[in-house]
Amino acid sequence: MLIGELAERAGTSPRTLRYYEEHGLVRPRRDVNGYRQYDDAELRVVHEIRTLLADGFGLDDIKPFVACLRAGNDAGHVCPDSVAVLRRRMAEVDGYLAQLTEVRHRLRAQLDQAINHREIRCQMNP
Amino acid sequence: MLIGELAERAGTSPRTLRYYEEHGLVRPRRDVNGYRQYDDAELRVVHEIRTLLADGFGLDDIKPFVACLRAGNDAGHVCPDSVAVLRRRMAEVDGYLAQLTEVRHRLRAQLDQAINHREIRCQMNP
DNA sequence: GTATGCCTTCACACCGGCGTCAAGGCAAGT
DNA sequence: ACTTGCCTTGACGCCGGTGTGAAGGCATAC
Repeated sequence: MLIGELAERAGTSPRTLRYYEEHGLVRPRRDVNGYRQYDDAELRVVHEIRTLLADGFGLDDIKPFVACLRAGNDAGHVCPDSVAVLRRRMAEVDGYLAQLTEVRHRLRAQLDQAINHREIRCQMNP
Repeated sequence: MLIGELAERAGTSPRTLRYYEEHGLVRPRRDVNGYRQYDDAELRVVHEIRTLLADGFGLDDIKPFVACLRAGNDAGHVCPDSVAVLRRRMAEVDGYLAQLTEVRHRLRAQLDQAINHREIRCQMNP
C-alpha cells in the first residue's frame, strides 16, 4: 500500500503520515524507487494514533500505545506504559475540567450581575 | 506612570503592555521624549485584561470589556457587547466541558479494560 | 515525446500571547 | 565623559499538528 492509499483509507493526508513517521510512530518499508510501502497492519496503527490525538494526547504520548499494538496486543492501551500515560492524561483532563468549571462559575456570576445591573437601570427609568 | 511601573504594579511585563497597546486595548499618552505615560485608571484596565485572559478569552474578545470600563462603568461586563461575548464564551466553555467529559469517559473505559486485561493474565498465571 | 498522476524531500505558514535579543535614545548620578 | 537603568521600535522564536507550496523523480497511457 502506497502512502496516498493509506492516507485515504485512514481519512488523513500523506503529509500527516510522513509527519508521524518523522516522529517514529509509523515505519513503512521502501520500494525500489524510494516509495513508502505500508502493510495493512499500519492502517490499524494510524487509526489508533488518530483516535488518541482526538482525545487530546500528543504524539509523544501516543508512542507507547503504538509500541503496544506492534507487540501483538489486540489493543494499544493494555500495556503498562500506555496505562501510565492514560493515568497522566486522566489527571490532566480532571484538572482542565476543574479549571473550566471555575471559569464557568465566574462567567455565570458576571452574566447574572449584568442582568441585575440592567434591571436596576430599568427600575430607575420605568 | 511609565511602562515599567505599570507592568510591575499589574504583575506583568512591559512587552506585554506594548502588545496590548498594539491590539488597541491600552492607550497611553506619550511624554516629550516618546515614553509611554499611563494614568492610574489604566491599572484597572490591565487587571481586567489579565483576569479575562486567565478565563480563556482572547484579546479580541476583551475589547468590549475595556471599552465598557472606559465608558465609565464600574465593571467591564455590564455592557451589551460584553454580555454577548460572555454568552459566546459560556457556550464555548460548555462545549469544552462536554468534550472533556466524553474524553474522560473514554479514558476511564480504557483504564478499566487495561485493569481487567491484567487480572485475566494473572488468573492464567496464578 | 508528452501528459497525467502518483511519489520524493525541503521548508515556510498558521495560531496567540508573549519571551527575548538587537540596536539605539534619554535621564541622572559620579 | 562614562556608567547605569530606564525607555524606544523591530523582529525572530515558541508550541504542535498540519496545509501548502516548490522542484523534481517515476510510472503508465497516449
